[in-house]
Amino acid sequence: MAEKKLVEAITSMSEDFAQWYTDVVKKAELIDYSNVKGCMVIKPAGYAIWENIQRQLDERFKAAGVENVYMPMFIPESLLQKEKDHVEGFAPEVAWVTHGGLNPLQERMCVRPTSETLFCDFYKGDIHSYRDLPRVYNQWCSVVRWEKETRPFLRSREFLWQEGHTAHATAAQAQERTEQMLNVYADFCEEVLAIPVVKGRKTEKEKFAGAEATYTIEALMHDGKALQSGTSHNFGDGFAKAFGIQFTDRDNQLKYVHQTSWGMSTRIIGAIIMVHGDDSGLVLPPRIAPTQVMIIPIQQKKEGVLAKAFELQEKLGAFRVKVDDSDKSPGWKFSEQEMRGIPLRVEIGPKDIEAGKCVICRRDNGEKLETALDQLEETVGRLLDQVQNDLLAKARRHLEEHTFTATSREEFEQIFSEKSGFVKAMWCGEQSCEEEVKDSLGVTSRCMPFEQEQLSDTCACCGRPARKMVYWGKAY
RNA sequence: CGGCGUGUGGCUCAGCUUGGUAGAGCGCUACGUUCGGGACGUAGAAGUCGCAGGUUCAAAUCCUGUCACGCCGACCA
Repeated sequence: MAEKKLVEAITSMSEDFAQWYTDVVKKAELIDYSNVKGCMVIKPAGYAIWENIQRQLDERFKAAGVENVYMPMFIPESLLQKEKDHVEGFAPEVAWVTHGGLNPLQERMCVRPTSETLFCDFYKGDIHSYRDLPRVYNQWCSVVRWEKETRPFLRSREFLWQEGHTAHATAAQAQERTEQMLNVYADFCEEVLAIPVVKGRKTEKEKFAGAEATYTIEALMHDGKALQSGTSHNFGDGFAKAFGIQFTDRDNQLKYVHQTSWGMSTRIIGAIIMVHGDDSGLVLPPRIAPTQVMIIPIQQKKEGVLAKAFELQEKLGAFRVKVDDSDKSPGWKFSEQEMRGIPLRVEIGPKDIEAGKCVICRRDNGEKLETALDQLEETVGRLLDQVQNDLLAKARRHLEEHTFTATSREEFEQIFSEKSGFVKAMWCGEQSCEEEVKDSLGVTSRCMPFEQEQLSDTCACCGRPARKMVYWGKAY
C-alpha cells in the first residue's frame, strides 16, 4: 500500500531505490559505516534483528537434529587447495594472513570465506564408522569475502551467517537433508519474515563451487530484483574424495561419505528491508521485530501519564514493548518509530486516561484505532497477528503481480525492457544459452523451480527444444 | 578492477572560481515554556578544513601525490 510519506529524511523509493535503501538502513539505525571498506558496524537495532533471526532459525535447526560447533577462522592455503572447483570459485575473493606478529608465516592462511574445507578436514579424522553418521553440524560465525563493491547487508566484506555441514552414509540421505534444510529456510522466511520465496535448483552455471547440486530460495524485492535468500548444497561424495573422508559401513566396506552444506546470512536483513519497507522507512514483521510495540506518552510531564505508560507496558508483558519516555515531542517520536519499523504504536495521553482508552497505530498501513485499556492486551495480540499476515499477503501479491511468463524471445526481451520481476520461461538447458542471455540482457537464471510447468516446447531464449522451466531475473 | 562522485564541528553542507580573522542549519549541554504528526526562547560547548609534500609574506582555497568512503558496472551470500 502506498501510504503517504511521513518522513522527509528518506528518499522515496520511486525516485532512487538504491538511495532509499541506504537512507532506511541509516535512519533506522541498523548500521554505521566503519573505516574499513565494506565492513559495517551493526548497531543495536540491526543486531537485535539478527539475534531474533538466529534464535528462531536455531530453534528450527535444533528441531531438525542440528548440533552447533565452532571451527577456526583461518584456513591454511594447502587445505583450501584440496578441492579444485572450490578453490577456483573462492580464490579471487579471499583475504590472506601472511604474518604472525613480526614473522612471515611458513604457509599463508586465508580468513575463511566459507568452511567446507575445515569441516572436511575435521570429518576426515572424526568419522570412522557408519555408527558415526550422520554428522549434522552447524556453526554461527562470520566469514570474509573481499568483495569489490559493497552494500550494507547485501554485500559486505565480512558478514555474519550460519553454515551447516553434514556428512551422511548414503547419497539419498544427503539429498534428503539438502531438501529438508531448504524447506527450513523457506518456512522460516514465510512464517517469520513474511517473505514468500520460490524454491528450486540452481543451474550448473549458478551452482556453488564444488557442489553437485545447489538449491536456493529466491525472493523478490520491491524494485523487482531478485535476492538469493538462502542456499542448500548437495556435495555428493566430491569433497569426501578430495579430502579422503571414509567410513566402514555395515557391510565392512570402506566408503566415502556424502555431504551437504547450507547457509543463511545477514543478507536476509536486506531482504526484510526491501520487501516490506516503504517511503517512511523500515517495516518489520512482528515476529522478527526486536520491539513490537512502542508506547508513546502524550504530555508525559502531566501527573500520572508516564506511570500509566509503564503500567501498560507491564500489562503487555507477553509482547516486546517499550516506552519512549525521552523528552522529544510526540510528533518526533512518531516519525522515529516509523523509520525504525516498529509494528505497533500505542499513544496514551491525559484524554485517553480519563476515557479509559488509548490509540493504536499500525506501522504497515497507518491505520489508527481506539481501544479500551482493559482490552489492550487482546487487541495488541490480534493486531500483531494481523500485521504479520497482511505483510505476507502483500508480499505474496507483489510476487505474483511481478512474475511473468514468456514463451518467445520477443516476449522475454519485451518483459525485461518494460517491467521488473521474475520471468518464467522454458529453457534448453544449455549453459551457452544462459550465458548469452546474461551478456545481452543482464538477466540470470534464478532457479529451476520444484514446481515445474510446461509453458512451451521450445526454449524461450534460443528456440531449441525445452527441457526445464526456469525463473529468470535481475539479481542483487 | 573500470567509470563517476565526495572528504570542512556529531550530521548535512556553504566557503575554494579570484589565497588574507573558519561559517550556517540541524544535533549536543543547561534552564524555562511546550507536548494528539519532526515545538519554541535564552545561554553555552564543540573544527589539526582526510593525509603528506610543494608554491607563497600568507593555503580550507593554487599545484603534486596519497588515503578513505559512497554510487554505478564486471564478480559474488
